[in-house]
Order: sequence, then C-alpha cells, then structure tokens
Amino acid sequence: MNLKQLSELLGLSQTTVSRALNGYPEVNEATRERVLQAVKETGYRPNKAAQRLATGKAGSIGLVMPTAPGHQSDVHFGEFLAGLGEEAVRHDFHFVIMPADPDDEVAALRRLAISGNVDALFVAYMRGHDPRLAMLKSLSMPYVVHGRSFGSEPDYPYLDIDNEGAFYDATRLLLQLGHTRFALMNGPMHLDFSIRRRNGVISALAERGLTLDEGCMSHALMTDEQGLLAMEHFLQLPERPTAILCSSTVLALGAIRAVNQAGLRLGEDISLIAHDDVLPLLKPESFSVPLTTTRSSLRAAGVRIAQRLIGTVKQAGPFPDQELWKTELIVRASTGPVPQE
Amino acid sequence: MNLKQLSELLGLSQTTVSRALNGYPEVNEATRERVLQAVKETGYRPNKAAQRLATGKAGSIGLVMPTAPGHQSDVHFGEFLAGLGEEAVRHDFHFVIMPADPDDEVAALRRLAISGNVDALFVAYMRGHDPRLAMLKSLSMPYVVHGRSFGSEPDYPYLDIDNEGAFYDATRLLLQLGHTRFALMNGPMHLDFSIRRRNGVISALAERGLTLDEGCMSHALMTDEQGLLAMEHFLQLPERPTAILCSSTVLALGAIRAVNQAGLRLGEDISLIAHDDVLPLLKPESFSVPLTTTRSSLRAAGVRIAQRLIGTVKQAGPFPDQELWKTELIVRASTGPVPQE
DNA sequence: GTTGGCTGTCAAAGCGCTTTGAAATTTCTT
DNA sequence: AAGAAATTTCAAAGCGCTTTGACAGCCAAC
Repeated sequence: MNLKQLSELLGLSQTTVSRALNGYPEVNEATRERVLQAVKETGYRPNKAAQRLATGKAGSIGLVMPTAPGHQSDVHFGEFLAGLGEEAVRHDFHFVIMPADPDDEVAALRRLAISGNVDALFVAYMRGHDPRLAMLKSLSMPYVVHGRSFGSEPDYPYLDIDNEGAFYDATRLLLQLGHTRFALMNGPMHLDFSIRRRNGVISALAERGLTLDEGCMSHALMTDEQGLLAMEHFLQLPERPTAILCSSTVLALGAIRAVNQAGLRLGEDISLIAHDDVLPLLKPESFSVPLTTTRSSLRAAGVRIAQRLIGTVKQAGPFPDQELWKTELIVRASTGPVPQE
Repeated sequence: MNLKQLSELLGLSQTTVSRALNGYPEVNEATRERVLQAVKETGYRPNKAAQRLATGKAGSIGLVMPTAPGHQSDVHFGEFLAGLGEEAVRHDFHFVIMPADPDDEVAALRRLAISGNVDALFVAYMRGHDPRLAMLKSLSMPYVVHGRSFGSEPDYPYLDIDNEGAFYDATRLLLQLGHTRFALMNGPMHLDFSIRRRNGVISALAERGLTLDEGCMSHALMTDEQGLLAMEHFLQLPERPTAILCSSTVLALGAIRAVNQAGLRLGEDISLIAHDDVLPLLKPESFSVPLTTTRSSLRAAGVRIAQRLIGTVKQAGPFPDQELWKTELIVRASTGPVPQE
C-alpha cells in the first residue's frame, strides 16, 4: 500500500492525502478525518526511504560502532546506547549504526554522513587532536560529540564531564588521607578522557610537590583483565603505591581481584577510587568492599545528547552548544588513611 | 556531489557511470577506469536513500532494541550486537535500530519493516507463542529469529541453542554429585529460553523421581540484583537447596554475593551451575570460585545470524533454515558433592 | 555492400514521497 | 449579484538512483 493507491482509494490527489497526513493547515478537517480513518484501516505507512529522498529528513541519528573480530564488546557503549534509545523512542527516531574497524573511524563516519540516511551524527571515543572534527565541521550536518578532543580548538558542539576536576578531587581526597605513593590505572592513552584524568591527578599531586612516576601509570583498554594485569604490576613495585586511581569500575573489577589474590585488604592496605559510569552491572556499592567513586551517568549523557541532536534536527529551540558536567565524589569503604609501616 | 554532476564532469551519461560503478559487464574497461578514478578524486558516494528507493535494497538489517526510561541496559544485547557488527562490517552492511518500549515490540517491528529502509530483520527475546512470528511470515522480507517460540509451529528460520539439553545435562551432573534439593534461577517466565531451561531441569529431576518445588524457582530479569534477591530467598527456605541452576552469569554474580553474605562456601555448601553467554566482563573462570557453566557464545551466534541474513539478502547460496547449537558443559570449582549434614 | 551480431553508450521511465504554483470551489464584501 | 478573498484541491516537478529498451558504431560474413 503506497500513497498513490491510498489516494486513489479515497478519490483524492496524492497531494491532499500527504498534506492531511503531515498536519498541514490547508486541508479540510472532514477530509483529514477521512484520510486518517483510511490509514487506520489499510495500515498504510509512508516509505521512509522515499520520504528521506523527498524531504532530506530521515528521523534518524547515525553513529559508528567500533568493532573487529578480536574487538571486545564494550559495556560503556551499550549503556550509552540505552540512553540514546530512551530519548529516541519518544520522538520516533531510530539509529543507523555503522560497524567499523577502529582504525577506519574517519572513513566510516564519512560514509555514514554521505549515505544520506541520517539526519545527525553522534561521535564518541574522542581522541586527542581527533581527525574526525575537521570532517564533521565540513559536513553541514548536525552533530554532537561525547567528550572533547584535547589539543583541538573547542569550537564544536560537545557534552563532556569534567574529567580533570573529577580526578583532581579524587587525588586530593587521597592526599588528605595521608597517601603519598600513587598509581593511575587509565584508559587508552590516545583517548581524550585519559589525557584529562591524568592531568587532574598530576596537578593535584604537584600542589604537594609530588609526581606520578611513569611506572605508576598504566594505559590500557578498559577490561577487567587489563585491570588485573596493571594492578599486579603495581603491587610488584619496590615502592608499592597505596593509593590507586582507576578510570573505570570495569578496570577496578580486575584490580580488586589482584589485590585479593595478593592477600591485601582494600580500604586498608590499598585505597582505590574508581570512576563510575553508573553501569547497571557494576554497582560500586555492590563490591565486597564498596567503592569510593567519581560518578557521572553515561546513560544520562546519552539521553541528553539525543535530546540535543533530535531537537536540532526538528529545529525545536536552541540548545547549548557545549556542556560540561561535574562529577560527584562519593566516599565509600575502599578508601582509608594511609597504612602505618 | 551526485551521479548527475559526476556524469556531467566525465561527459558520460548517468547510465554509463552507474553501470561502471556497479560492475556491469557492458561497459568499456577504459571507461570504467576513468569513472573509478573520478570517484576517487571527487569522493562521490551514492545516496543510499535513493539507491534503496530504486533497487529496493538498502544494505541494512533492522532490529528492535527494547528500551524504556526505567529499563536497564542489557549486556547480552550489547554482546550480541558486537557479533552482528563483526560480520556486517565485512559486507558493508549497517544496522537500523528501532528503540521501542518492550510492550510495543510487534508494532515497532512492523514499522521497521514497512519503513522501507531495511532489507532483513533480526528478532530476539523470543517468547512462548510469540505474536511476532505471524507478522514476520506475512512480511515477505528475510528474517532470522534468535531463539525459538515455545508452542509455535517451528516453521520459521531460527538459530537457537539447545537450552533444554544444556540444563538437563547440568542437572544430571549435580544429581550425580548427590544433590537432591535443587533451585532454578531463571530469566523472565514468558521468554522461550526460560521455559526450555526449566523443562530441562524438570525432566532430569523426574528421572530420579524428584520435582522442582514452585518456591525453588525464580523468574526475573537477568540482573545481578535479581540474582541476589532470588538467592536470599532460597537460602531462607526451611529445606535449603544445595544445588542451584542459574540462567546467566549476571544472575550468578548477585547470587554469589548472597552466598558469601550468608557465610556459605560456594562449591562446598552450595553448588552452582550458570549458563555462560561468554560475556567479556563476566568470565566464569575469573570468579573468586570459578564457575561451572554451560557455555555458548552469544557473540558467535550474532556472527552466524548476520551471515545468514546478509547471505540471504545477497542471494549468496542457500543457508540452513534452522540451527540448533549444542552447549558445552564446563566443570569448574563451583560444583562439588552434596555436603554431609 | 548489405545483413547481422556485438559493443558501448544514452535518453527516459520509475521507485514513493513532498512541495510548488496554479486551478477550482466556497465564502465574504460591498 | 458581482467581484475579491479565502479555502480546498490538484497536476506536475523533483529528490538521486537503477534499469529498460533503443541507438549508434564497428567488425565479420554472405
């Protein structure tokens, strides 16, 4: 059933039917009623591809999903997607997801944009000096970036959390508890948030005249195995750190396993603060020793970004171009005073 | 840059350029070369919406993502998606994901199908007597179902694991270890796999003249909280079960927390077998007491389903319509002989 | 030197929708 | 009652692509 058939059925022109359906004012209320009735009976649905072609609007947001045969699925991605979805469903928007090799992000994003079946783009996993920014700017299609790109002029629309502030505050707390030997368990080095979090730690330490040794920093994918490995390494250092900062509860999961295996007590021998993206599966309060965290909901960020993206496409009011969310520092049992030698 | 502009640039007709691009034989090799060169220089990409409209093919598979404001994101979904993506990226396919309220699945699926921007559908979270099957059959669009629908004629294309066999075998193992008091921690009652797993347990027990008490069965969302709650309930029963079967490592996570909190030892006081979807975050061997599991990779299922779906769209050879994968039973430390009273 | 079969190219139709600009109808003025 | 204004409807163009059917040009064959 298409528009032509429907209009013939009704004895109206395609124009009138189309207008009736799309809420244009210049159609008689009685006629509109009749059209709506027929739609209900026939189950007619406009073909989106045709609609897209005619209007240039598709009712969809595009995003790239990094993937590859060995590439581990990322719970952060899923959680963020849930946030996007929650908002999208309210506006009858859908997603076009382009799977792409992580090394092929730029090209994949361009393909997605030019393909003509998305109205707006969402970009995550930002890197320092991210090459995608230049491309996005040249595209004349709305987009919002999750995170920022360290080293690039901040003249693009983004939503980010204050990573530097979060880790600065967390470090300060540990300093106040008397710790002096720190380690940082971070995400991949090239990612923007890793850079900023490291800076936060370093600047808080610098205020006390402390530095973060190269050996006390790990940069790795945020998986529990990597957390385990990194922590094992830290624990073997001659001057074992007593205060650990951790970029994700996923990393913390492995890290804590290493602590337990070494027979150390979390919150006493070792203090740890992790960043909490509020993943339903990894509640910091559910750890055997509840985790002190810096918290910011990834899902909430997804909802907000969808709002901005969809709002922009629908031209519904202006949105702030750049948002920086503060994180909360929530103290639980995984942090304690520095142990006496 | 569109076809028209490109063809003008080359001094060729749109037809010729289109044919050159799509690998038709009736175009001079020299001409094709020239066209390809121009494409490279101009960065021309065909508009997918137009292509879809003209050909009826879009290079995309559609799926519905259950979501709602309170609805917790599901790691199983993410892991499966990773599998789909891994295969899709090889064929330059993308996904169209329609977020929808879980109560609105049928309508959402129909919208997605009729929208005209997908070539094939993937359906998951199958229920007993699933109403979506009838709709899918009427659609004349390829689809593959993950799981089956208990109570419906099995005349639809699916890929499923042998849930009944898995839980039958797991129960047998526990019976051999001398256990007689069982409990089952299952997924939502209406879902197909829950039904089959329960049947597997019940039939293994029946062979020994045992039954599964109503109070020893929980049906709930597969979250760690629910696992905790269910296990707490089991532990308070007058005749405390010693053998637990668990539909997911996510449930097991919470369940084990409850076991620990009760001061019981897993693998000694309580034996537990969980089904393992091979989630990267929840490796059964990484639990403090490694988990005995029935294993089948969700991601591998995603890859295979994408293969079948894309293969069907591309009309690349016939595919088996129905596949039933066996699971592996892997014994680790969470199972042991029934404790002496 | 015509016929016939290839090869390479093209103009035009069509996919299903929206939108423009004009026509037909109704309603309002004077 | 006639003309102006507002309302309702329509035919046709266009979005960017593929595909059908036709048409030149070329060579081998009779």
